[in-house]
Amino acid sequence: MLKLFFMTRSEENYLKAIFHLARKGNKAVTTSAIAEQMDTKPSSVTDMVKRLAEKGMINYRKYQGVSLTKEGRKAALSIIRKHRLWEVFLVEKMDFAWDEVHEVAEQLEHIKSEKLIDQLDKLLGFPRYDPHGDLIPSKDGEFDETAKRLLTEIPLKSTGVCVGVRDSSVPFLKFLDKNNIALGDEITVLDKEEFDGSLHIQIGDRSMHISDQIASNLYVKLKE
Amino acid sequence: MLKLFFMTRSEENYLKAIFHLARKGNKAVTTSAIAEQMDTKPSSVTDMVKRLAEKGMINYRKYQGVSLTKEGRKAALSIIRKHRLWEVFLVEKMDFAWDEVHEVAEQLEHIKSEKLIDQLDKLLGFPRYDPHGDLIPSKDGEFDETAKRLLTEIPLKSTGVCVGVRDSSVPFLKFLDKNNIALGDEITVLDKEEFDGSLHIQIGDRSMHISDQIASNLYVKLKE
DNA sequence: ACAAATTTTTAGATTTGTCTAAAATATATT
DNA sequence: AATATATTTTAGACAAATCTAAAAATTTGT
Ligand SMILES: [Mn+2]
Ligand SMILES: [Mn+2]
Ligand SMILES: [Mn+2]
Ligand SMILES: [Mn+2]
Repeated sequence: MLKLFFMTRSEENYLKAIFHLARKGNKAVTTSAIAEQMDTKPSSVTDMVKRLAEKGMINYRKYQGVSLTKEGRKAALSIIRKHRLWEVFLVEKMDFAWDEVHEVAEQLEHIKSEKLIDQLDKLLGFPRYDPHGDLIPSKDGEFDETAKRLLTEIPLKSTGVCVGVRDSSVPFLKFLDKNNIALGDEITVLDKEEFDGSLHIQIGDRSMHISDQIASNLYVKLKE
Repeated sequence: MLKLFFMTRSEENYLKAIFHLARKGNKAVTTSAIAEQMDTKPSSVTDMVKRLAEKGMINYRKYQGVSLTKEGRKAALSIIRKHRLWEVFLVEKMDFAWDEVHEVAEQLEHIKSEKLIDQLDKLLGFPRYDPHGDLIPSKDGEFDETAKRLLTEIPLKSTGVCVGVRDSSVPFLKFLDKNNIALGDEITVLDKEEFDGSLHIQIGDRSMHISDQIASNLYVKLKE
């Protein structure tokens, strides 16, 4: 039997923080790590993790740190989905710059209305990535960050391993060979030209400039 | 010297309630009236009005009820402006019905971002009325509900006194005469046809059906 | 004008979310 | 293995926002 608890804004923020901390490093998330992430005191964290454990959102054993339960993960992904959809909205519809959206999205992510989020998703054309290139969890909690994606879709400064091509025509493959771009190569996106979407990339020890046409036909998997 | 206090969500809701209560009946707003409006206890109201008085948002004297100060009125209008702009957004951009928007707007009105509201206003084309026909306060706190407005712009079921015409051409005025519509007449909007925007109205003791063309050229002042 | 009824305020308790200081436990060092 | 250090938990306090019950002030009715 599944109980539906109301989650407070604070509880939602803790779940999100725990999710992000658990993503890097597969061990249990420590009290102090949460405290640092939330800019609060370890004693406050202890209080909160007890409440979250009570509600079945996390597994908690004294001195042993915490991990998300199924429901906890689902709740965290739901908040992250809302946060990132709102970020897309702010950039695409409200003329916000990508460095202005986070603070407002931190507020908007707590608005409770399933219909609003569904409509937002639709209005934005069901985007898969937020303005920073981060994957938007799907409505049913799907979240495969390891999936391959186009080089045009990864965040600035991030690095991906080349794992495939979308266009496998002879001219495109010949271009890749001629420019020494091969599967397995590590590519870092250094900068993006607003004007034409072309990318400055670092590939191995050399840097180069490639058109949006090229970048949008290369699949990469994000590193780390 | 003007101090800028942070207003909590609860304080904002109280200010809004006090504003709405003060609008009808020009006496001081009583503790029990606020308690009823906010669905809370009079003792809670007393606690809160002390805080709001402390912050300079209301005038409060024991047993004498409260009234908004300049800053209090400004703060209340700012919340109402946000509420109504979000309601327009939900109906115009998110396919919400006009009876579905209030609950979500109650949440969205507390989002803090001046830029977001400015952009929202722009995206919506600087609307003057919300989906229920209620006036949207302007950014600088202008809010003249007694201003004349077009018959097409007032809420369903509301009554206005006919105070002028937008089109003063001979054919239009002749039409009004022929149909016994005159300045000073009271008109109640009974229903609106979604299809062509035509209105079913009550005028004096008779009811009639007028086209959007007619209605959008008649100015009324809302009664009460 | 005075008693009765109503409204408002106070006093004290509760919940959420936070804090500081001290105690308990776990980890690192010799 | 014992000790020192770091982490975590507990205990107790506090502010915000609410409640109930009782006291105080106002308003109403005769
Ligand atoms: Mn963000
Ligand atoms: Mn983001
Ligand atoms: Mn509303
Ligand atoms: Mn409205």
